[in-house]
Amino acid sequence: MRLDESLLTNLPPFSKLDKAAIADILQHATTRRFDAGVSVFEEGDYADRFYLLLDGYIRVVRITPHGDQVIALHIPSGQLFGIARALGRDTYPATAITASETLALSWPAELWGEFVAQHEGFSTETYKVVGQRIADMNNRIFEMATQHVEQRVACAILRLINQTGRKVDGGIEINFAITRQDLSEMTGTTLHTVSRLLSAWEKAGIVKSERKKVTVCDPHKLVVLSTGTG
DNA sequence: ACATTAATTATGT
DNA sequence: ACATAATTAATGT
Repeated sequence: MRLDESLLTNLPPFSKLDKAAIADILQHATTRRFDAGVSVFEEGDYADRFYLLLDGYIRVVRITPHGDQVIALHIPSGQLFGIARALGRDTYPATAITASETLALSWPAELWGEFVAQHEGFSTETYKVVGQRIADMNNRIFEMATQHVEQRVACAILRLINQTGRKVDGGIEINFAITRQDLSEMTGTTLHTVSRLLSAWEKAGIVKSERKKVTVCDPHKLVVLSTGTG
């Protein structure tokens, strides 16, 4: 599959590189398309490749010994993922599931060292992305320990519309199919509680919730809920 | 303040 | 028609 290098020049990891460097990087890349809801790699797999998400969304997931899923975070397009090498690992620390139809580039893990050594933008972007995700997960740990369910769900939805939101008439909608179950797995609650919360918020005019779809009409009120007002 | 259980209804292929 | 998703009420910790 042939790829236009102009597709990459505006993406953060490549924005500081010249055409020759990009062409070189592209030569070693593999392009792959994934359907929604399939796994790109699984926790514990040998990390033989690293990825750049061109289009779509990736859901980073871990499975408990009882078989329950916990959604750690979502990755928007333009970001690197599966970068176990950057964390000093040779296996993936979590499972990556596509949250929508997805297009991704990937390279053999052996090239990781070369990339970060030779391309300034590549390494700084890596630090940035890794830092963001640590902060993200850090916040989640704090929320889990201190906030109530309603506040956690509000936070989760706010994060989703910030990172993966799309403006539509009447609000901002989450740009991929998301179920009550998904939201419960992100917030450590049940789909029933999420359903009740969304119903209540819909009556209050804060959100509009349909099947596999959530639109935020009044972000400000959600922020108020997320910080706790009772 | 939440989970669990269970019954019921809606929605997409 | 069938499976999956969502709602709702009742009951439990």
